[in-house]
Amino acid sequence: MSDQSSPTNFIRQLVTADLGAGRYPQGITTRFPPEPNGYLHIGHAKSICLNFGLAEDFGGRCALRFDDTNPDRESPEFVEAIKADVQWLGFDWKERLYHASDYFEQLYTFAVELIDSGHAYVCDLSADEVRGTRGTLTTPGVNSPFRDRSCDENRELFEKMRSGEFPDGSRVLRARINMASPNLHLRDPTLYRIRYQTHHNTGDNWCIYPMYDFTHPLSDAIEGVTHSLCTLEFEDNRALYDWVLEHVTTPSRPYQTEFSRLSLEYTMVSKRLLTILVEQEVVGSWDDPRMPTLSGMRRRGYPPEALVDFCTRIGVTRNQQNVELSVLDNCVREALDPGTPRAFAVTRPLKIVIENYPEDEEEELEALNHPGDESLGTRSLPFCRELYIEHEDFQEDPPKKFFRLAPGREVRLRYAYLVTCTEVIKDSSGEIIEVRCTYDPETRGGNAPDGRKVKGTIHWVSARHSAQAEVRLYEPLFVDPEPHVSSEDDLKNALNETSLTTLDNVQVEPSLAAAPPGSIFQFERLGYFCVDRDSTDARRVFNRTVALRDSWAKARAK
RNA sequence: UGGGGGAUCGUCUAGCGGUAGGACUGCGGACUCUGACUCCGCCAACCCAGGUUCGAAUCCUGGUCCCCCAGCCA
Repeated sequence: MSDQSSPTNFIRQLVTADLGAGRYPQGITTRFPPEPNGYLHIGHAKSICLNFGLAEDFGGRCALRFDDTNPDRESPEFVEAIKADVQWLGFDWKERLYHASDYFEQLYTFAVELIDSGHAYVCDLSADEVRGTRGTLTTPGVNSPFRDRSCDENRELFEKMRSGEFPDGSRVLRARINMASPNLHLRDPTLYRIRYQTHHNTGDNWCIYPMYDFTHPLSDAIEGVTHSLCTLEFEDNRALYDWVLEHVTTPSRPYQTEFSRLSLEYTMVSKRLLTILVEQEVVGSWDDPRMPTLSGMRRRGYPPEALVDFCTRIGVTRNQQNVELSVLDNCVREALDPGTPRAFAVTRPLKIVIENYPEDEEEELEALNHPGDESLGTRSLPFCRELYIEHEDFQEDPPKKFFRLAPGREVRLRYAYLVTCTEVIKDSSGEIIEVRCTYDPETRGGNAPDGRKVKGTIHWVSARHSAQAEVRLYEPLFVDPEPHVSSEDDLKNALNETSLTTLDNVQVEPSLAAAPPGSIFQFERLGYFCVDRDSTDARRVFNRTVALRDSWAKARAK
């Protein structure tokens, strides 16, 4: 019934119906309208995929528009980061790169139109007074004493607001709607405020700035947006969106449709909280691989296709959407598995010595870069008498169904030889520090000529040739699947103290020593790892993008 | 106790008066030189109560629970 390649949702159905009814002979237009006051996160990815995806699939257009009407918190740094993130996800706004601030002059004219038709007035009430007269959820507000100023007076006052004759915050332009409306957004909402603040795009040209509810519908109309998609918390704003468009002469008539915002288990995307994480140095930066930002995910090694796939899978509805982390993990693994080269890395090294392998001998063994895809070729792995294996792959007293190395057991060193454990060496405290083995020279490459089978295959590196590296393992930033953080005090309790684990004695195969930042590998039997920009020539740093599924770990936990 | 929304397997989602399907998770198995990948199987849902209808997740009525709104933020 549902076809994964062509997902449907209520917005696609709406667009299909609109197009079918011939409402948009020129095709549809959508837009992704971020405010450049922070970095994009996984929630934005959903909106980006929806808006750009719709335009792509229905032969329409999608713009990137910065909703930059609040100079207090916006900056060019964010503008650039947002552009980079959208491109990284794989979307192209072509020539449609817009700023709401480019419309300031036009918006001013629209405001004057509202004043002239008696639908807007200049109000001298202070912010506190406006709040005090707005009423409550259950009681109506009261009219401003300035509500009935003449059009001429309003017009003159508004011009003076613009020309800088009034101090910061002293007056606002308000829509004249209904102070008794049950919808709070319709109780004479503020349209313009006075703010002496340099704007990242318009500089000091303006000291009055339009509010979102005024700017957004008009920007949409100016750009010919047909479907203005936003999240559910703007549902009540729609009445105002429509009111503005109905009371101003606009070049087109867009319609707003809301969908639910994404909430992902163990993550939090509130800009305020993310900013605190960065400022208090809970994380290293906005692109810390633990951050739910697109830049964090990029640095972590998530391929953009995985995020697009994720957005497709979670769908678009008006339900409260609380998505499990496993869905994202699965998308990342699925995107990475087909083309990612394999390599060997030993994260917690245990030395093994092959007693019957000559001290001075070394050889090269051939390994597949991808067992499922010959086109990725092969590489050679140096082999000698001393190797490292994963500490976890040896147990002196193994439990049932442990297939790896143990005293007297034979296992396969992948792509190398079958080895049998002969002796365990411990230090004075009883810690296992070395394992002795013998190898079967007849099993070069990993197969026994006599056909005997071994149940376990483990990875390894040559102790003489391996390079030391650092590995960073990541877990969610929060302990609770639905983190509730309202104060900075909450934050301390909510944080997962083991969100970052650094392993600094990781031994990697030689081919990894010069891997460029950003490149990604599957460390066999461990997971996908991405070379971090913190790498130096002497030492690579690998971020664990996502672990492999581990059914042994699961079984063992029971 | 105003207004606006939403309730389908554990989670996400399909359904649009005619056998409740898919994905992720979980469980079991096959395969395996990655305990990976892949493949197969299993568990698992219509918020409640009435009503309309031959037939209701879908339509109607009444409840219940959850979310959003009182910025000169977006």
